[in-house]
Amino acid sequence: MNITIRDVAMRANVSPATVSRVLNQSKPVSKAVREKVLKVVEELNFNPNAVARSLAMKESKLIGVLIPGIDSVFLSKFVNILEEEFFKHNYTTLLCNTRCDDDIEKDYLRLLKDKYVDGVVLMTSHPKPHQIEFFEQVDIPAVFAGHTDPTKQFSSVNINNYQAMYDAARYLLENGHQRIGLFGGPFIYRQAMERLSGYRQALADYGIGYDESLVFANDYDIEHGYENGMKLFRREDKPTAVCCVSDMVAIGAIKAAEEYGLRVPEDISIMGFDDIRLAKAYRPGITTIRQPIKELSVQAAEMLLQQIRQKENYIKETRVLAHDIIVRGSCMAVTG
Amino acid sequence: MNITIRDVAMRANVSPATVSRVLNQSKPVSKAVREKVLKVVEELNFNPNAVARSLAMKESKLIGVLIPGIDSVFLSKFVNILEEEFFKHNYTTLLCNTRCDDDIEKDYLRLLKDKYVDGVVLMTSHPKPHQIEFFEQVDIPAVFAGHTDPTKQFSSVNINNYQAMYDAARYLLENGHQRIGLFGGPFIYRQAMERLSGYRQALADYGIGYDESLVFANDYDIEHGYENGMKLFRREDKPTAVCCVSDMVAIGAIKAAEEYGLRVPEDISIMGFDDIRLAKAYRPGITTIRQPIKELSVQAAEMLLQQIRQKENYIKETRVLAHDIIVRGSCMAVTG
DNA sequence: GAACATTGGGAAACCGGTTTCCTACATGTG
DNA sequence: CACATGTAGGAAACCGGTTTCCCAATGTTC
Repeated sequence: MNITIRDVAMRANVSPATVSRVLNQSKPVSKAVREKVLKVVEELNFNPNAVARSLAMKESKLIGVLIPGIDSVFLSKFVNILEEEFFKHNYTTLLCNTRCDDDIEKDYLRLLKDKYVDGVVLMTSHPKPHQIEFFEQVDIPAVFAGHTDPTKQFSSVNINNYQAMYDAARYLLENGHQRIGLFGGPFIYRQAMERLSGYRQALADYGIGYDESLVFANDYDIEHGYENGMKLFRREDKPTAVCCVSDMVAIGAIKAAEEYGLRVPEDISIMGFDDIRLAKAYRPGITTIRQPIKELSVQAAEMLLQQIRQKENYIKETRVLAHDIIVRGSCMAVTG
Repeated sequence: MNITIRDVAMRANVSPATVSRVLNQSKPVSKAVREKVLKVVEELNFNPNAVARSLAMKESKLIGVLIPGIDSVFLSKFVNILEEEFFKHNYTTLLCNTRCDDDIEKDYLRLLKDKYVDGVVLMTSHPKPHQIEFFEQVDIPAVFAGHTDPTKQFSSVNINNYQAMYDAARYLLENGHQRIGLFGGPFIYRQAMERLSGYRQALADYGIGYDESLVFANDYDIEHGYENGMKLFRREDKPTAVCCVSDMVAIGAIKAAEEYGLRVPEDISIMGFDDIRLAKAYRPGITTIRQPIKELSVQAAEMLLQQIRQKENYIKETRVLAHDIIVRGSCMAVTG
């Protein structure tokens, strides 16, 4: 039914081995034979079966991307670029949403191994025991993106989350804010934890005590920003500013503030994180910490591809890219 | 290096065939033997090699998802749910961003075939010649989502785009608007074309002539909404309302309106499409046409899985789901 | 107790590529 | 001219599963 390499070989009066060698240039073949083979390949419109090839070569041209969920403005943008980079190099992207569930993540890792994936990009928190164990025994190239591995067992690209949130808080402090909340991510994520540390250190450096009641830890989406805001902004002792773990959280928080009749930024300053496209379009524009998202994903792809090519000769790297503070309209100095 | 079915067979003193039969329950095996095999499988932590299995069975447990790009709030949500449904049924999702490029799409289709994917979900416009040709010769289950196939050669799930945009326009007309713009999608998409028709028909039904200068055709993202708005809203003869092809376009349009000092909805009504989460959180809340996104994706997955199970016995279906109009604050009646 | 059906399980072929190993021939060298 | 060296290309093994085909052992029926 389907055309195989043997069909081509037969028709060209050569052996399958020769056809394979012509197509992969894995061994020199005389010009005459090569041309004959290529002609037949053309005539029959032969495409080698990728599965058979995978089996023989123990590689699949498949790359697994593990993320909590593609349903996030930041991550979908990230994966979009990853996919493009991989496609350019003839790799196809397997989308693996872990839903922050370690069991699903384990299932996916095993499955990826069984499918001979050539590499994995992980955006699912920091190296966890099961990840380390897995990669110890299977030797599949892996890169962490958006999460730094302090043990240096894995390559990673990331910004300095500690410093980034430190800078966010400092910006507010320098603008006279004394009471600053944090709508952080779940602290089981190292990333969220690092940002929390940055926030705390900034407060400490400006001589302000840490008030746990101003700190929330939950998901990076708009709903949680809203919920947190609804809880915090009705309080008497509400802060004059809030650092958010994502722009979407910031937007949710703004929405909540407005429901209580608070004006942003006059009555409360709201700071975002990521600098998604919407941060610019929103009113007020969201003052935010920009992550170099395109750079992050391009470099993650590049590191992984290099690791695939070089295998055991590859030297693991930890890359840290620069973040920026983008000043827009959602924050202002405390007056009076 | 890796454990194979032959290792298991050896250790359990049976043939590989028996191990296969135990694991797949493809033929009865005595209780004693089965238990022995399972014990060894357990001991050696044996996982059958998915690639070898694919080769033998001509199936891969892989499903290709073709979309213009994952970098869209609507599509990423859609794919998120798809992936979840497929994962539940042991299928893994291959992400194929076509970037609206037919050549990339063709490449991906060929690649999917070579990888023995078990099915394909297409969100890339209506059946095009190359798609029809492809599926005629390869016989891979396929479902179109968000795009209806009028030729009925493919299964599809969709809303009635014509009616949806008709309803959007009618809502504005009933609220007294006489001059209504359209920020539509590229009309090479059947979907965008259908929406344009609905818009035109509504105008016609209310006795209003079609003014091409009020109609824009470009991408579904925030930037294009903004650009269109910047062009249109500075004109003397600007409309009192605009129908947008997505909520993001609406948000971009609102931004543009505000830059010209126009208040939404007092000076101009802006209508969205999709009802993404942000539509609710935005201020003003976006009045929009809700697509039942979860239903769409769940049903797309369901139809595809059924088609995979039933193969030639499967009867193609065209499902049309209901849309809704969600009234929020971005539109109001014309006064005076 | 003979004839037959049923069932468990092994050997080997198969899926469709790649690669090793080997042979036959052409070329270079003393 | 004899011999070493290099090279093109074929046969067959291999990747790791599944499945067909077959045989032996057991159960059933008259």
